[in-house]
Amino acid sequence: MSKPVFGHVGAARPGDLFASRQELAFRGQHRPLRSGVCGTAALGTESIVLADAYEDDEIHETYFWYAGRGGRHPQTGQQVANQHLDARNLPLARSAETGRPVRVFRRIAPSPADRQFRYEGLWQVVHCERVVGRSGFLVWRFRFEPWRV
DNA sequence: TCCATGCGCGGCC
DNA sequence: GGCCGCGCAGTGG
Repeated sequence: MSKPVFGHVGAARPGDLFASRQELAFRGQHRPLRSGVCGTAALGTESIVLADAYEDDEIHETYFWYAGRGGRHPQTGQQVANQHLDARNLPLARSAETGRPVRVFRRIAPSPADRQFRYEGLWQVVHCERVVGRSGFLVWRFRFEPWRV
């Protein structure tokens, strides 16, 4: 892949649906097949996926908290260790500094056993903090608000 | 239940 | 800069 894209990719707009992570990757919307964050420590985050996978996420209408990576049990997904502001969480922290728009996709379930990914449009990271999470471990979380030009 | 696959990063030349 | 190897991962067949 060549240069990163901050903002809409192609004609995709909020509300657009994608069938799978593979399709998101193929369309260049969110390239990693499994990782929830696409970005670099230097430039910040291009896109993220909300998938109800992290217990310390907090979703609201006009803002949401996106939990950092790491410290999870591979099977259960529960936090079993502290998170650190290491290379894998730096892209999100960097976005808080740059204010660049982040593409947000959310995993939804139209019907049981079915799953899709909906484009939630452009958001920006306005704040990051380290808190004690549900399971009692230190986790990082990043506050997203709608992107304003 | 198993395991592929893409990516960022660091080491090396 | 370019190449390579490593470890990780908000999947999914």
